[in-house]
Order: sequence, then structure tokens, then C-alpha cells
Amino acid sequence: MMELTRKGEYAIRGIVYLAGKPIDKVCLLSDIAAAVDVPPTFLAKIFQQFSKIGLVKSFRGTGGGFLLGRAPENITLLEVVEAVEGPIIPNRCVVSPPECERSGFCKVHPVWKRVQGEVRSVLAGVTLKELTNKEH
Amino acid sequence: MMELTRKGEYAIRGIVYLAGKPIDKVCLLSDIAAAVDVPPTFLAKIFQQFSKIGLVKSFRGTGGGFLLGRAPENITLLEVVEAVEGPIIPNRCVVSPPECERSGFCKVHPVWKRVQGEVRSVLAGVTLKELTNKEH
DNA sequence: AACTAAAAAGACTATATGTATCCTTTTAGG
DNA sequence: CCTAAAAGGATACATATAGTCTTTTTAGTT
Ligand code: SF4
Ligand code: SF4
Repeated sequence: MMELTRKGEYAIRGIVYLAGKPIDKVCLLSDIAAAVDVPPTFLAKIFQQFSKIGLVKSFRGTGGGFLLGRAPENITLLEVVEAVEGPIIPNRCVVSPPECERSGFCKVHPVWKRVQGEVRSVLAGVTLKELTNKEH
Repeated sequence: MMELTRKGEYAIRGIVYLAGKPIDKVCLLSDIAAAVDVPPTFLAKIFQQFSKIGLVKSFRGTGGGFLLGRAPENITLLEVVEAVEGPIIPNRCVVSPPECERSGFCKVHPVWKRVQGEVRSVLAGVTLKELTNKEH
């Protein structure tokens, strides 16, 4: 239950790799994919999503590739995960407006709200900077 | 992401309903299903799982039905959810032995461990007793 | 013993989601 | 204009989800 998909996992690997590179180092998708052991075509789709929302910057053509969109200390794991997996929804009643007509009186409903809050809070508390294997 | 399935949702509804009934009141599956608005055939499967692990007691034949296996204050939401959805696994590296060869050096790994811990802790902190709409 | 009520068990179906791959198009540099 | 690289779109396949249906077992009733 509650398992991150490959897409999410690959997304994190890919962007963490970028975060570990010098801020102005343009990386080839094929290099990133190879380094983090992800199918390149799949990673391409993921990075397209990142690019659309500015999490990464992309450059086409010769000499193109990817760059981190912002400083690694300003990108949280929550953002990365939600970018590709959508919002953290432990149960469908936590969306607004609630998708369950029982949410008004249901005692379980607030529990899922708490779960959502805790997960978001853990993920929001981690930045890409902390996730690289660089010591500075 | 991380969404409870219908099965899990229905499981909770069903067992919370049981928990709200007198401890010795044998309930028909069909009644439970109607009360909590779940397809009876689906709920049957769920209660079979509950029955196997003793979360509910079942009686066949005339006058049969279901009873809560233990006192509602001794059954946590975590147990109920894990009974039908399996363990809380936010990412596959949190199982033991770890299913990812990167888990040794990966900085993301401990984050998923934390997520798992938080979710489990929230769910383990809620008992069926607190989830009924009865005030005593 | 026969009948009936009810859960257990197993097979089956349909739909949605996940996990990719491939091909074509756009963009940019040399 | 040729080549490198990302973007976009279509497609294929596998797995999981959500449920139904039928048959079997068990237990009480008449
Ligand atoms: S937990 Fe309660 S409010 Fe949420 S989906 Fe289930 S019944 Fe509805
Ligand atoms: S978070 Fe790290 S250890 Fe866990 S699956 Fe991803 S790479 Fe492996």
C-alpha cells in the first residue's frame, strides 16, 4: 500500500543527480539515465514534466541538456514527488471539495488528513541539497 | 499518489460498523454492506480476510454472520489497513531485506523510512473504538 | 433427513494504471 | 544543410484494481 511508482522513484534519482552536479553543468539526458540506472526514454518523459513547471531548465539541439531550475536547497522532495505523482492523497476524501459524502460525520476522515499532513511535512522538510552525496 | 484502494476504504467502513454494534451482536454481511454502502460481494472477500486473521469472528449457516474478533479499543486502524492492503510501503527500499541495491549509500532511503514510520504511527494511534459514532 | 440460511472459496471479467518503447517533430549549433 | 538533442505523440504490454458469479461448506430448522 502507498507505494511510490517507478516514475516517482526515477524522478527523484534523476533530479538528485542533477543537484549533485555544478549548478551550471548542462547534463545530457542519456548521461543522467545511465548514471542513475533508469530507462532513458522513461526519464525523458519525467524530465519533460519537470521542465514544464520549471524544476529543471532544458536546452535543445547541439550542446543541449538539462540544468536544475533552482538552487538545490530551494527544491524540496515534496515538490519533486508531487510534480510527477500528483498530490499526496492517502484517501480520496482529503481532496477539496471532498469526494465522499460521508466526510461530514466520518471519524476516519480526520485521520487521513493527519496522514496526509505528516507525509507532506516529512517530504517538505528535505531539500535536494541534503540528498546529494556531496559534502559541501 | 499513496492512495488507499477501495478495498481498504471498504474494509475500514465495514469493521468500524461492526465496532459500533454491541459486542455480541452477530451482523449479517448483507446488512453491513447495505449500511456502509459497499458492494456485498466485495465486502464478503474483505471479511474473509479479516476472519482468517481473527480480526472478526464468523459464523456460517442460519443465524450466522460476523462479530468483532476483539474489543474495539484493542484494534488499531493500522491493523485493519495492513490486513487488507499489506504493509505500509512508501517505497520498495523500506522492506527488509532492501529491494534496492542503492539503499546502502542512498540519502533518500532514510526519508522513506521516516515516512513509513510516521504513517504507521498515525494509524497505530487510532483504535476502532474512537472511530465509532457512539458516545460511550 | 431434507430444507434453508449464510459464509467460504474459487473462477472469471472489465477497467484502469503502470511501465515502458518507438517514431516524428521541433529547436539549436556547427 | 547536417547533426545533436529535447519535445511530443502514439502505441504496446503487464499488472493491479474493482468487482461479479457460481459452487461448496457449514449450521440451524422443520
Ligand atoms: S474515511 Fe470517511 S470520509 Fe474518507 S472516504 Fe472513507 S468514509 Fe469517506
Ligand atoms: S530511495 Fe534510494 S534506496 Fe530507496 S529505492 Fe530509491 S534509490 Fe533505492
